[in-house]
Amino acid sequence: MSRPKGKHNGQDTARKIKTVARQQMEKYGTAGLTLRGIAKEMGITAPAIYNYYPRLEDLITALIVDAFNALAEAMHAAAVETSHSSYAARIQAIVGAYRQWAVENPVDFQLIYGNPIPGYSAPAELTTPLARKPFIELMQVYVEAMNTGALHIPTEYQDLPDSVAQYIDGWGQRVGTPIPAPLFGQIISGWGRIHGLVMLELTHHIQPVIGDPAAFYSYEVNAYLQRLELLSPK
Amino acid sequence: MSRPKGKHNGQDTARKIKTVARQQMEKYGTAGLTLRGIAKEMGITAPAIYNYYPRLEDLITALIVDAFNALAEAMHAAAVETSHSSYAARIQAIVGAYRQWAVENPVDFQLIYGNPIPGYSAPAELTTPLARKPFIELMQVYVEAMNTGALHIPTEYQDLPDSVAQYIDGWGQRVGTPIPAPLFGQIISGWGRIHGLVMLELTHHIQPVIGDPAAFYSYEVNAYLQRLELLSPK
DNA sequence: TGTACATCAGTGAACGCGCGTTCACTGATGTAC
DNA sequence: TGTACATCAGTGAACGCGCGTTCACTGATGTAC
Repeated sequence: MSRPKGKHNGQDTARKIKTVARQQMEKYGTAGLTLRGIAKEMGITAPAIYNYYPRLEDLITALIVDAFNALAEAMHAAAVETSHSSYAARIQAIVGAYRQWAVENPVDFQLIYGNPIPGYSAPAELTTPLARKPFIELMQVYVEAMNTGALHIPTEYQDLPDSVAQYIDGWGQRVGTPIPAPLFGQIISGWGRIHGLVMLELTHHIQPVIGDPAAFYSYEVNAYLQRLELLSPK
Repeated sequence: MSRPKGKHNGQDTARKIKTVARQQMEKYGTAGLTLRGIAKEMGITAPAIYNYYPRLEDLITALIVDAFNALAEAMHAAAVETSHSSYAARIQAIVGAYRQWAVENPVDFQLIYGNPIPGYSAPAELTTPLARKPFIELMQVYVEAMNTGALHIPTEYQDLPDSVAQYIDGWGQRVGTPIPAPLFGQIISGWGRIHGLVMLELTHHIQPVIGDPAAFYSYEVNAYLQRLELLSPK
């Protein structure tokens, strides 16, 4: 807690570098990130950055870790805010936060889910747990909804392939309670749906087709929740 | 038809350049494409490429146009092959081709649906019609299935938002027959679902979660078709 | 209060590299007579 | 059949540029006595 007083605080600068790096990526794309560009924007020289990140790679890794945590945090906040609401409201809030965060931080979302940066690949042992994090809480809501009898799995999702089913146990352990196979299939379907819409929105492919991605996203989520009988048709 | 005989054929070289460019992108990512890299791989010098593509940008544009056409062609071929099959089989074949082509040509798929290449943006008036192309045929199948009474729109997709509904007319014209609003919503939902699963597969995010992306894809498509009553539960 | 020393963020020059692009050219091939 | 000319894909040198990274350094700040 005792940090050097008047003296410059290194943590601030490290954070500033990351902030400017994100701005640079917004301008020039994730692959357009350069140390010299960041330095110029900050009014310092490029070698100064080496005091904080020994290699460009380390900076990118830090940005990716931040992105994963920020997405998880956004979804967690939505879960907390609605923890006393209906299952439908909780799921709407959490998956709504997924899109909202992506739209507000498109570069960070691309850092997680987009094209890899040439010559760089994030260490998998670092990213895999981070990638799982935001979904554990969501799965808990589903399982709870099913156990209380509020959620009904529709017939069309009954027959999860065996090759997929063997991955359920690991998730059951992480979530803290077993997950029935059809529910697992239904949850991954939900992930695919929201992810597809978000990606099509971020790459500007869906706007010319439907015009209003936000409205369609709500419509899709509502349809999904209706099918699980967590939401009634209007 | 009368091309110079013994003389070198420029079209072959132009095609070879694109082929090598694709290989380079596979190796180094879409952003890692360089004229010098292509030239080196081909055993020629970089300036020679200028005889075929006056700028690097033109080469990339050519690659993108090729990618759009190849995806459309793959989906069209699937449609033709199954044109006398059931509606379910036809839709399975077309959306199956979407994933199949993406998995076999990940770089080209990223060129269409992925992160933009830094400093380059494809001319929209060129890409928009190309982007629509593969879906027109698919929509025709849906509309036909609905008009014959084979397809039933589930209740949860009834209320398409107004802001989205106004985009339907344009599609109705392209497809050649009016599209009911709930069917339109259902179709876009289907696009989002398959696109999400494909993107998660290409970026290696879904393998650690479900293990077998191909099996899950079929499961999801079947669930979708069952819900439309185009396929019965086993 | 004053002096000597340690710390360390940031500087500026330099490195080697690969990039897109230009330019005058070469040399093999095809064409006209 | 032989010669002169036109065509044009490809060459090799050169350009200016921005990149990541290294290195010895400076100079402000904090610390010890």
